[in-house]
Amino acid sequence: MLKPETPHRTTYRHGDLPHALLEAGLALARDGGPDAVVLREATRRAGVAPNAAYRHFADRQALLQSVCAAAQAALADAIEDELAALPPTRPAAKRARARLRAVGAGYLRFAQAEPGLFRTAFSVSDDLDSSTDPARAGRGGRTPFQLLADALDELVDAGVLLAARRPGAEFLAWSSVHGLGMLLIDGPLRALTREQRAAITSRLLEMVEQGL
Amino acid sequence: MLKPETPHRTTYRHGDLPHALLEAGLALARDGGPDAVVLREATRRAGVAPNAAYRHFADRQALLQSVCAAAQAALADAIEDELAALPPTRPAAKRARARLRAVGAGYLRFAQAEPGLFRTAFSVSDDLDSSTDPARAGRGGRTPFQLLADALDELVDAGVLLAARRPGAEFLAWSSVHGLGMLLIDGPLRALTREQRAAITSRLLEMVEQGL
DNA sequence: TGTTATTGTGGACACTGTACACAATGGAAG
DNA sequence: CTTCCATTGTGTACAGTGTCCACAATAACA
Repeated sequence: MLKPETPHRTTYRHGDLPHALLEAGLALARDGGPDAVVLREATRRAGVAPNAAYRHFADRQALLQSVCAAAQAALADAIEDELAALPPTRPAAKRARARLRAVGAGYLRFAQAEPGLFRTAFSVSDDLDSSTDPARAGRGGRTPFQLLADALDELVDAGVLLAARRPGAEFLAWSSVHGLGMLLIDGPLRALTREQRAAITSRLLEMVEQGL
Repeated sequence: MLKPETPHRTTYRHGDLPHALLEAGLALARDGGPDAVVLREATRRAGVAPNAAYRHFADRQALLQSVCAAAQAALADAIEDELAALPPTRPAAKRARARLRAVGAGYLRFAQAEPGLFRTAFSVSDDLDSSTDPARAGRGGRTPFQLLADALDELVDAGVLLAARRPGAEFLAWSSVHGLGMLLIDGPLRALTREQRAAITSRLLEMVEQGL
């Protein structure tokens, strides 16, 4: 019995092939990054002929784009988790600062916990519109970029950040945190111990907070 | 005449195939990024059979690694150019600050002028050792990372940066600048005008300087 | 001059993305 | 309930890729 083993279906129709392909693509991205998102392997895992994918995705790039959006949603979830775990804090200023830090910390935690998904999330060139695409939003309905923007708005409301310095601030913060993520997962900082990572993460977030 | 046109050689030996392959790989990376560095196309451009490459590179990954090193060297050159263009400045503190800015500015200028090479330069996962690999050094014999480290050392010498804050500072600075580079070349900031880019670059470098 | 290590060639295989024609099916129209 | 058709999955095919193997041409050395 060298036939396709378990994932054999009895009906001609698959039922929910788009979803199955997306899920398979996500699994491939999880260990292997964007390059590992391969059409034929995804269809194989879905128990379907290679060309079946073309009924639901224009081409490999289209599948990758969906996987990318799902990865961004997962990142948003990670950030929301970090925010939710925050203890209630009294002075609004302190609270706003803690929330900004949490966004950065959640971002970096996700990068290290799911490097494959993380790299996939930023593998397709996107423009300003796509950073607010609902497909990239997490449970709370906000994309990673929007969560960051929210945190910065709170900083302004709390009087910590000058309103004049608010425009564009998300790009400064994002740059720093994203850059560190890259260094940590496949740059020269890969070999650091957990403590060293935590230390440098903390310093970077401090730098951002101070330098905004 | 549908034969291979011009790049036909008369001798059996090529002469300097490793170099020719590297050069072809660099051209491919320049427009197309790391994924465009394709063995067969490189050999085609060198006017040689596909398998000839295996006499000089273990596999595609090995060629890509060489291309990556060359791209880092080009980045180092760009940074050195920026440093060389700096007017002589009197107070050592001011001078050191200007030089750190120049490192960041050269980095970002290169990212935008040669996005393909830039992405290729950071496409292979590297560890701490490889960031000082002489193959990645520019004309002055220093890698991009070393040029950054030098600038930070000058800041300490000039009394601008506390020696206690020096260790690890290159990672903070690099994170921010590299992250912005990614945003500018295939992130949401791609569509910005030249002025907007300059403005955000300036703000980011300011943030780094202040927050180190 | 003859031997040998180096370098390039030719053919082959397994994989990929993708196009085209075809088959099975489920749901709507009669 | 039957008929028809748009939707969805299949089969075959082609070009392109990385890589392996056996072989051929050559340069350098004995």
